[in-house]
Amino acid sequence: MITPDQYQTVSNLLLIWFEANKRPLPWREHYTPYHVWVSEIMLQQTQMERGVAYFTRWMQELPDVSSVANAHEDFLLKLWEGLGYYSRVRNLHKAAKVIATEHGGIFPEDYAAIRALPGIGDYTAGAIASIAFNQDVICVDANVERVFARLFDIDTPVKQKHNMEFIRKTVTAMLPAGHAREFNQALMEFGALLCSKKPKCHLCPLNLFCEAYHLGIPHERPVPVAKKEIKNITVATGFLVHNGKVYIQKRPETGVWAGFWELPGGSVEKDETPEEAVIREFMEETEFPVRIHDKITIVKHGYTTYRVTMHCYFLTLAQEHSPEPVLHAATAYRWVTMDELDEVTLPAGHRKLLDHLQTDLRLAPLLENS
DNA sequence: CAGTCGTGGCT
DNA sequence: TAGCCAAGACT
Repeated sequence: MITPDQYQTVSNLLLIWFEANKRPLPWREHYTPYHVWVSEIMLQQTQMERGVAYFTRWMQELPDVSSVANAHEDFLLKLWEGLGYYSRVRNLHKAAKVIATEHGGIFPEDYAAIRALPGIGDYTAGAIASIAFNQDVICVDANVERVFARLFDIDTPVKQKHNMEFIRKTVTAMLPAGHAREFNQALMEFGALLCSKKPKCHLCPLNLFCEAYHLGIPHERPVPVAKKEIKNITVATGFLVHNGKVYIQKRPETGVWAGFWELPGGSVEKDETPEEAVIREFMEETEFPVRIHDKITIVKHGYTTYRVTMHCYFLTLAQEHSPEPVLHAATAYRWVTMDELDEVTLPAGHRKLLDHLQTDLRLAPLLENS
């Protein structure tokens, strides 16, 4: 068990380890507040490698806060496409506008002002204040929680209130004044690289201080919480082609994939075939009478707590029918060319279908007559 | 405060 | 294959 008189030793070991082992990351070059902010938002619930790829592309298009504030949301969404949790990018946009209008375009340095920005909670506010501005504040993420669950052998779920209070209190006591930038990153990087899901205790500079290591149960910490049930669902969607163009519609501004363009479709109900479902869904959502021209493929993908099997069809209008839909599940619609389809933002499952279609030779004849 | 909000990779 | 993530915020 680490005692308060050992805190300084432990934090020194962490700082030394970090200096020798930190990964070279784009936002670690200059610690520009804007870079730190975008990186922290992108890395929420996201793996490092993907985050870096999106970060690099983002910065090529949007080099500073004002370019974000002035950008159209559709453009930001397109840069975020495939990364998930899209409220993050909407909040990034809102926050950039707040910085432009209320902070003169300069990223605020005051903790309360940072914390007040849309999309920034306790963790991210602490991360920006410490990493960008080197202020003596803590930031506790899942990595830090895991490290402390092991160091102090916390035998109840770490998220419990008393555990979080203990961790925050202890991190605060360990934080070496004037070195929060390095210390907070050291703690998180240590959790990510060494004290990871499968801990590398034989390489760990803190193993002699670690209660779970002494007990031989580091892999049993943190105590797992009950996981949400993953539901398998079957859906059907269709690629409705008319006069060489494809029908898409815009999702509502709330809920999953808010404001995204998509192909109509929905769940395959009990006692219903996917073919029946796609026809029914088009009728319910657009009042288009469609007929199935051909089956394209089956796409498997997942989101939040669902595993989706998506049956995909080529569709045409069932009879001579106006290409004007009656919208029941969308806020707008478009008939687009394949090139235009590449430019709109689609949910990853539909994007997967589009990628499949690029190689589908049956597509060309359908798109010819216009 | 428990539910919602994505995704591709890893084992 | 199917589960399980990976630097949370918001309601």
